[in-house]
Amino acid sequence: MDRRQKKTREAIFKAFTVLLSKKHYNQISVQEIIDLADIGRTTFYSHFETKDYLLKDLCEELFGHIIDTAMGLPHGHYHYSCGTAADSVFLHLLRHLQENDRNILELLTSQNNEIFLRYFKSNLKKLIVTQYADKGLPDNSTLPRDYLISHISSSFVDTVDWWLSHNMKESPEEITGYFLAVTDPLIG
Amino acid sequence: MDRRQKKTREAIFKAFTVLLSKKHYNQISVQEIIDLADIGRTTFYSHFETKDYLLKDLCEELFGHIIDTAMGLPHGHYHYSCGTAADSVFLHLLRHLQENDRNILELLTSQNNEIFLRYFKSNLKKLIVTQYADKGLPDNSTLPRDYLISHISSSFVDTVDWWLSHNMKESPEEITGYFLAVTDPLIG
DNA sequence: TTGTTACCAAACAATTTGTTTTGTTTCTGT
DNA sequence: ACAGAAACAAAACAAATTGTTTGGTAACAA
Repeated sequence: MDRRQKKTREAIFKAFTVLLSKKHYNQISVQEIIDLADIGRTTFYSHFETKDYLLKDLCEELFGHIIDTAMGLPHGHYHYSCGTAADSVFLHLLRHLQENDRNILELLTSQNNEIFLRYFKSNLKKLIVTQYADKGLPDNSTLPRDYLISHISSSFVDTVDWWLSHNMKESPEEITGYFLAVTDPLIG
Repeated sequence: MDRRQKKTREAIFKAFTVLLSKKHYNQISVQEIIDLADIGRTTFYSHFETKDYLLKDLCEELFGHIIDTAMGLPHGHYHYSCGTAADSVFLHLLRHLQENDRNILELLTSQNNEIFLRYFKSNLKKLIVTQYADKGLPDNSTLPRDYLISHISSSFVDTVDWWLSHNMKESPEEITGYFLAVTDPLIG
């Protein structure tokens, strides 16, 4: 990719991230992003059709990376019953979050956290589906498969949200323990 | 309250609801609401400071009522282990939703459902806290109390979301069964 | 009936949005 | 190094939105 394109794209993402950590998405105008990124008006619109698409692209960069690396992990070792929490993909995700790649923590704890947690959940579902794909589906005769997957995803995202709202006082291992405590009985 | 005030307030809520069922909140302008409600510009702003406050008031009307009636219910009978799902406050909430009071279903299934589910969850937390208050807190030595409450709330909201996304094919009783199946083991 | 309150229409300045136009700078391939 | 292509910028643009003000009308309540 052209060095210039990359530079402006990064400048826009950076400015947008700074603004998102300070005020609500709805209150951010394209003009502000342009001013903070210090680029021409025309340039912005040649990169992103609307503010919504900018958000979408940012989220894909943020979560795409996290989920992709987790996808590469060995599957089927995320049960208490299969050993310890140390094997969990979920533990891996929490550690990744803790590294604060691309200031993702500032976004997840801002007043815009709903937006990002939502994206997080939708990407997480795909990850969980592939994890289950190898292992076979969770054998719970009374509950629909997609209901279970949705439940596990939203439980994990809620766990992350709770953790962040407590300033990540606990270790990723502890949090993984909490999460498995509420979900493992279902799929063991 | 003045008959005129009530009328315009209702007209604004009605217009807003119609718009919310068709397009995204961010894409709705105050002007559109004014036009559809067929009121004067000044009138709108004398009722609601901003679009955000309008949303807030609408949500309070929608969920305040639902939660309040649930608050009045007898507590502590929502375990499988304490009997059947028939006693559950959660079953009551689902039945209430099914009645589609104030077209709440159209809002919960629109592209704005995140917004309303979020409000739903925050109100639900209060309800669950009071439910537990009588019964004593869920006795789970390893998990923090507020983590459990958050988990139960988000699980229920996620259950509702899943139900709605399946066009409410299942009965409220079945759905309550699903929900208790994933949460009851934790608090029994 | 009289005073108060809610409403409405019209106009307003300020801001935002997305596009166009006209150049300038930077990259790329030969 | 040179020429064409691509990215960028500055300025101007119409159109729409926002929130407020002004002046006047209709409905309510005592």
